[in-house]
This record gives sequence, structure tokens and C-alpha cells, in this order.
Amino acid sequence: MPELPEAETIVRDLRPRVTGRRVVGVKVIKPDVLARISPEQFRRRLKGRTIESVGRRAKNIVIRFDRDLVLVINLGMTGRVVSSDAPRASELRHVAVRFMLDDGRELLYDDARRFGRLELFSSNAWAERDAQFGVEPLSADFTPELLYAGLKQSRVPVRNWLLDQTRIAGVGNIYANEALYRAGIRPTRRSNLVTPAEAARLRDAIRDVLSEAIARRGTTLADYRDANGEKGGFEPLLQVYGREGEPCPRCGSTVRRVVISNRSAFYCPKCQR
DNA sequence: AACGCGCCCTGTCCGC
DNA sequence: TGCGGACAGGGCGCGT
Repeated sequence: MPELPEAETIVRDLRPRVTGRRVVGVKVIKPDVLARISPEQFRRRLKGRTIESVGRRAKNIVIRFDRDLVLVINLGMTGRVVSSDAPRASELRHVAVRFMLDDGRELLYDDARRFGRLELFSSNAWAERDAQFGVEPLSADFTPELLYAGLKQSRVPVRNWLLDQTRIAGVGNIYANEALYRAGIRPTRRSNLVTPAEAARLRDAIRDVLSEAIARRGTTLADYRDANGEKGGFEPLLQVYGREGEPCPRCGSTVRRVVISNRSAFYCPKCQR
């Protein structure tokens, strides 16, 4: 998916343009993107609600409405949230849900593979779900000590550890690989064998790569689009992800790809041990 | 009980 | 030009 930087980019775009707007209608075109609710119930609960805030938790877009209703959007691999007044809105080919707003605009949820999910919560139910996610990596709580303590408890490859949303919230395969490259740690390394000094480097690398990606409005490999339907600008700055066979930017060695738990990992065999 | 794995679904690309 | 296979940002639920 869309990882933390992509969700954050969408949230920042959406916030000023939909906060305070009221939902006057909902059309569900592909019901299988709704989690645990029928299209009729989904429409009924949202219609007439006013958007009070737009935020992010992990890779999720969190839209709070009046009268204790929370809409949580997980984009899966190919989910997009695009405003109907964006010039590129007409290019959407897989619109699954349309939200009609009281100013005449629509918010479109588009998802080719339909791995994404839209779910409604009460504030309390969302708080319970929210508590299951791990630390936000850009928050002050994400200290080197916390990361090291967490890594020490697990024997899974460190790349897998970084993908576990109950441990760190919002890191996906692209930024896990990029952060490990920056920190000089091989993705296959068992988590409990990462040293305190390496954990400290990894913590900084994670924060740096996520912040830089947000500044560039995310990474578009193929499908990701922001709320205006535009691609992100971080892809050219990827140093190893998707670069099998290309030279390492630091030492010139050939970047390798290995499969860990059915997902690709990329690394420099010389810079990452 | 921490992990690994298969699966959900569509699109694209590559080799033959 | 067509066809089969590999691959893709995620996450859930299952079995061990």
C-alpha cells in the first residue's frame, strides 16, 4: 500500500477541503470493500453526518463525524481517495464508493484490486482498535531504547519485524527496506541480533526516510495517487527497493533481491551485514 | 503464542 | 498476437 507517507499525504490534502462538510449521499458500487457492514447500513449511518476531523493512524485514514461516528479507510495495495474536483478524477477506473458532499463535490474511493477496506466505528470501538497498533514512528515515543527492546524480543527477520503493525505502525515493505539500507542492516538479520547501536541508527533511518517521503508526497510505483489524483515524487529517491541488479549508490556493489515470507527484500550485500 | 503461509483480486510485464 | 507465469505498496485468519 500506500504506507504511512502516502496515507499522510492524502490526509493533509483532504483535511482543509472536507472538514466541516456534510455527507448528503453515499453510493456503494463494490460492496466487498466494506468491512463487516452491508451497503444499506453503511449508507444509512453516514448520510447526514458532518466531518469534524481527518487524521491518520498507522496506514489508515481516519475521518471523524459528528454523533460519534468514525470512518476508517485502509487503502490496501491499490486504494485511492480522490476528490471529484481534481482534474484527474475522471481517470479513475475502479470507483468502489462515492461520498456526495453538501458543497456538490464528491469523495471517490477507487481500488483496482479491492484489498482496501472501509469500516465504521464508534469512538470507543475505534479506540480499542487503535490501541492494537504499535508506536507511531514519527512520534516522540519512538525512542532508540523502545526499538531495541522490541527487536530483542523476536527472532523473525528484521524486515518482517518492521512490517508488523502491532510493533511499529505505518511502515510497509518499501520503507522497511530503505530504512534497513540506510542503517546498514541486512533485511534477513534476526531481530534479536540487531545491536543497540544498530537499533539507534535504524530508528533514525526510519524517521528520516518516512519524513523525506512525506516531503515528496509519497512513492508511486504504479498505483498510488494523492487526493488530487497525482503521483508521489519519492520513487526516484529509492536506493534499493525495486533496484535489483543496479549498483548500490554508496559502494557500487550490485543490489540483490531475496524473498522473505513471500515478499521481496532488497539490499546491498556489502553495505548491509 | 509467535510465526509462516495461503489467500483475497486485478493489472502489467516478460519470455516463449 | 496470444498465453502462462511471476509479481505488486497489505492484512487477515488459519494451523502448528
